[in-house]
Amino acid sequence: MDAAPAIRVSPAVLMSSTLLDPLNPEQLAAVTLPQASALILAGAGSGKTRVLTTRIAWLMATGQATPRSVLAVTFTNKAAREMLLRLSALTPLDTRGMWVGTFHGLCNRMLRAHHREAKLPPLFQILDTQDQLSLIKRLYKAHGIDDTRYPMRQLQWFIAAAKEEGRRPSMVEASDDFTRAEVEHYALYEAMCQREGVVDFAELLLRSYELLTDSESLREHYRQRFSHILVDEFQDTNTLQYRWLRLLTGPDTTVFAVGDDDQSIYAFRGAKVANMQRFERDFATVARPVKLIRLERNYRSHGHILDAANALIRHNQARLGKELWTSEAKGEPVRAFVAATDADEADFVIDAVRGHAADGVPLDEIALLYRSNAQSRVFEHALFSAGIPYRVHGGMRFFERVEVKHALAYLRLVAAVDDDGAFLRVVNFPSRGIGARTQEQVQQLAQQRGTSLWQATTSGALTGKAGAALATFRQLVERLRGDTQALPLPAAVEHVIHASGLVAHYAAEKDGQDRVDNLAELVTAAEAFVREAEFAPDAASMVTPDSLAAAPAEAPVAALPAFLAHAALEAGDTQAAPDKAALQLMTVHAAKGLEFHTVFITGLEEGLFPHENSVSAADGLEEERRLMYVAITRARRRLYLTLAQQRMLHGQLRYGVPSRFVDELPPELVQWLAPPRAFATASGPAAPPPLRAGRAATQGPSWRIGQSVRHAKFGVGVIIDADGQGHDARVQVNFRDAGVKWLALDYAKLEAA
DNA sequence: AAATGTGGAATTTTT
DNA sequence: TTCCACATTT
Repeated sequence: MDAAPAIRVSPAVLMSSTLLDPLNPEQLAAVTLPQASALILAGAGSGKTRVLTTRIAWLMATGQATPRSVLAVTFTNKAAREMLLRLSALTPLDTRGMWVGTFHGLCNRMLRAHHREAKLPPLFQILDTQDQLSLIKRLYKAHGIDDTRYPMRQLQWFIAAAKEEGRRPSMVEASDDFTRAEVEHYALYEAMCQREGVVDFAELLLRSYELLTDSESLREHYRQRFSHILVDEFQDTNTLQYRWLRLLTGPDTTVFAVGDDDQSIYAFRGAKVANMQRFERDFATVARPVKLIRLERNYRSHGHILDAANALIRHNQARLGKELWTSEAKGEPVRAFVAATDADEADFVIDAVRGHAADGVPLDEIALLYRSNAQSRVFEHALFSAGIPYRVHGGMRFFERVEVKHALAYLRLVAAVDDDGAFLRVVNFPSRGIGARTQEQVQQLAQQRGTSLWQATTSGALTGKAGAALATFRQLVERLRGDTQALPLPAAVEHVIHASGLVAHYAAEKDGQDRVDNLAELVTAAEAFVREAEFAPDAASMVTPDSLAAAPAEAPVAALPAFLAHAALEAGDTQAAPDKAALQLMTVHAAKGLEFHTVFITGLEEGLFPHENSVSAADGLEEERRLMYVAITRARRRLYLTLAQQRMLHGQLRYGVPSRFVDELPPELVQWLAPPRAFATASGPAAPPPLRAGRAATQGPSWRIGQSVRHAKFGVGVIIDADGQGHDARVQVNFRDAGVKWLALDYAKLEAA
């Protein structure tokens, strides 16, 4: 216990030590805070990872903590790896024994160690979102649930939302029939997961939370052990994660939470910024109030970029308050461009990228950001034609690919034959004559007898051709199991992808080479996993935290389940690292945490960014504005804002209004490369054709699609569609603030704007 | 069991 | 438009 730690190194020595030297006064204050919980408001580019890691190193250097007593939690595996990496450079101490990981990873670890108390089988499997959906699909089939009345995705969302609020089915309040039905489905889902010994992502957290709630001894054990808890990206914690942290916090625990309320962009996934406000209250003790430190000095961007970011975010009401500053030069102005069409927007960006690349900015230091994935298409098309290498982030990740999923399913069966999800995935892949009919018979049999699908096939109740085919499959799995028993993990994976017939299957397919490559890559991933496990058994190991001696690499039986958990918890990167520098394309969400020399924020039109679905949602607009804030603060030196007057959206031509976020920037910071709001000009190259003669021409001015108009109540907007003739003539207007409305020209007093 | 057709939906997504 | 899931063919 570290209740009254002895400080072994004098502050004077520390001040001059290399550990604290690179810190500014606020960072230093944060790193060297005395025993008390603290909330560090760390702005974008303010060195929060440095503070977090140096804090841990300092705690250990001063004897206030040992590796064993530190728990550091992040949201992404990447962040956890980064922290561990930087930590090993800062401290001579062995970082093993330290718990550093994602919420999910740490909960998984805790549940593996105490699976009995958590009422889970020792080899419980983790379902990713895909697996979860296919389980729900089976659930619907088994119980005859109508998926048109109760869309599966909606149930998936419902379950995750309930669990993230810490609610089991019995705890969900249902005031209407629909919700009552969903709760019922939730209960059935839970029973099914429990029967099959699988847990979804949210379940990892909830189980771990309940474990700590129910077992006083375990709670006390972990409270005593972890005297220092550090949390990264605190603004992204959800209700359950917050409560989990509170449970782990005993009277002698100090929590060091680092976050930025202005960068909270995951409320739609259950993240609660309010946790930051609550923190001050909930984590204070009588003796030690929560310390609050702001890190506002930015080391990333030039002045104009920060000025733009500050000005934008000031439009938000719900803030803890913070203003970034830098000692760097003001730099270039923010450049803005209005393109006629989405294709023109792409051309503009490509021209600029070419120019900057020629000036020596590396391509991978240039990012093209957009609000939604669909927007990448136009850019990809243009970049392809222009021959500029690019990389799109997002989309299918390594462990999510079908071929990898299939291989993992075989491995899951090798680890535990009763895994129904894995069974169904590969029982007939590659096809071996076990069709839908046979599979249904097996499922029926399993349901009747209350067994797993695998058990059902061993009953011998299925005879004839179907029975024989099933027997072949069983033998295959049993053989895989026997063959791999004594093999090290990578060799076992190698064996399974071949002996299962997967490699042969894809090799015979005409476009299967990529898939064969990915299967080979899975072997590489297993090798990397084993290496990592040897290097830092703590990070990957699934054995009990206090008996780490058994290195998974040397024990294949233990390595496989660990690898499977790893595959579920770490979905892997989108693509292998490109061998040459490439322009970076991604959503703004995906850009969080990254930085680039030059950033293009594209599609800055009302309805796109801010997204139309967000404008009506409670606090939706503020979240969109934070998203824009995140986008702006990605840029170090150069920032472009672009938009298109018209673009194809859902196969239809849409006319956009410039995003309010552009207007919210101080005009003096923005240099327009084309006239701002050129939307009203009748002669521009993008001016759409006038409406058909006689349509609305008799009613005062002649209206055109694409024309800017003003309405007494709704404000300014752009005509995006028209309909009817004479006194029935109506126009559809996309108002900047009021959204899309149909207006009868006879009644609505529109004027050109 | 693959190939082709059809209807509906179409933010963001660290785990 | 384009992607997807599902249903119908071949």
